[in-house]
Amino acid sequence: MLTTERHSLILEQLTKYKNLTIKDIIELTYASESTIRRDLTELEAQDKLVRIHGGATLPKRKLQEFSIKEKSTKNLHEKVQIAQYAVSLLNKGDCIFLDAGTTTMQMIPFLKDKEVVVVTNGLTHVEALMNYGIPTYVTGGYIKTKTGALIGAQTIQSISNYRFDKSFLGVNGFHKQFGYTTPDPEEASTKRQASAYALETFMLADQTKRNNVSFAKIADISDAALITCHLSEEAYKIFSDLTTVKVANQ
Amino acid sequence: MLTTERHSLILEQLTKYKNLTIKDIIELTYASESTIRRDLTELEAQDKLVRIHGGATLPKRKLQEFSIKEKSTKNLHEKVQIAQYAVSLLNKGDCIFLDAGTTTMQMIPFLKDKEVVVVTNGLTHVEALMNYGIPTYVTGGYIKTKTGALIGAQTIQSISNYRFDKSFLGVNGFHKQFGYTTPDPEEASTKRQASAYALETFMLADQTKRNNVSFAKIADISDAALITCHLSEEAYKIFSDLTTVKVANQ
DNA sequence: TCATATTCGTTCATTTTTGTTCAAAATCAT
DNA sequence: ATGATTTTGAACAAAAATGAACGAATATGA
Repeated sequence: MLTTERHSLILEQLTKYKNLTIKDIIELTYASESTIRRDLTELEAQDKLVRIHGGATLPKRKLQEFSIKEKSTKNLHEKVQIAQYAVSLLNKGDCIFLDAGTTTMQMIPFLKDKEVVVVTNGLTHVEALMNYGIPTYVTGGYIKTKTGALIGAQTIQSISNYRFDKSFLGVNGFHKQFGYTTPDPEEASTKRQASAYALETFMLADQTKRNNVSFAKIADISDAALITCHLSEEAYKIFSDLTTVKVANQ
Repeated sequence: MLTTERHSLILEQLTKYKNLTIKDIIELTYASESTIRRDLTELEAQDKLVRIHGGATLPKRKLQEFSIKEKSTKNLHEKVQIAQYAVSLLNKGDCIFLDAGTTTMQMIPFLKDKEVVVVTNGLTHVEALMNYGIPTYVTGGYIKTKTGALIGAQTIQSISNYRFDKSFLGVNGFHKQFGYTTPDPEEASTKRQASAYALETFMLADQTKRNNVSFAKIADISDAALITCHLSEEAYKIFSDLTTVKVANQ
């Protein structure tokens, strides 16, 4: 069977059943597991499907993308720990900036008793904040449909209208030399601005982000405090030389 | 069974029965208790459900509640007519402001083919606009929890960063002498600003709003075009002396 | 209030899935 | 046919998901 035949067969069955296991596909094509894996990798690169643990599924189009947050909540437990620790740093009456993203999202349930005022650029956060009855301001801006984050010049301008006691930002990587980074330059600018208008900035990152370097730089390590999890003693030494490092639940 | 399959199965059943016990889910999925617990934890982190002792239930979604309320709203048919008529006034490529509120909400389904860019201060509108794939900007501001509308100084400032071809505003009353009015002065200011930054302004109001006078004045009748429904000939004469009046579907 | 029964979160071992490497087979160009 | 390139399948270590066990927390009913 030709490679392209396999590919179209996979996609055909996928549109029919919405998701397939690797085993399904093996039975379907009589190819080996390795080959199927390669197929899936390739088809995913072409945006024709999305790989999931155990198989593949159809990519989410416009619909639902936003309301159903498809971000698989990986390292959830760590994120919750980090979030909880971050909240413990708050004082009554603080005005804070809450960045869009899954880690900062986990802070919201703990905010209830803190009597803070929140400014956020995450549309996904808005609903949760409302449900907890937390006074909330939204930055303006263009909606990035993939993540429900507000970005662009308007967002940056909006932020400049506030002053924050503390900013809590999510990052995609932190690295001794290359600093805090994130894939989207637009988001990086937004984060930078939120940091500039805050007395203190906290970068939230689980351990998988260590030594990651993404495309767009947000700031140097020394420009913000780092809140993370499970840092080796060696790594702790490296980063705490440069900035305040808080390790949530050791 | 794939993890995502289980997840969507759980959510599907949950929307059907409003709440489920862990046992229900085990019978449904043939997975172990541990696995189900993990699923629930993850789905809760994504705000898709709320865990309760013994199972899970649907989260209370304020924004969604608003949307549902809007659907069961009064004079829906009139509002749809008015909205549809309003959309018919649009040209390809127009940049428009869409005010928060039930009547303007009805415009969204018809916008799909118009290739417009939308700026809105209604959080309830955002999800709908995204679902229809319409490029959307959100104004900044404070969230009025009752209605999901953005208001306040930041909203007004946000609006000044745009220029609209057309603004579509909802009003609570229109009156020959007292003009267009709405109960909340903050919202009135927002509407006034949206009108000021638009080449043309359209006030959308069903017939029950005629001769209503609310607390806060938005503008004089002559300051904006009026789109309404079922106007008596006498009333039509009165208002069309002052401004452009469009009667949707007579 | 207390005792009992569920349910919950956590930990750990097991199973499954994944990415990578490497050699064999197939395909291609000359 | 020969050598070069690509595709394939197998092996294996790393990562992720799963299920069972168990003490802690919570609900239930007397």
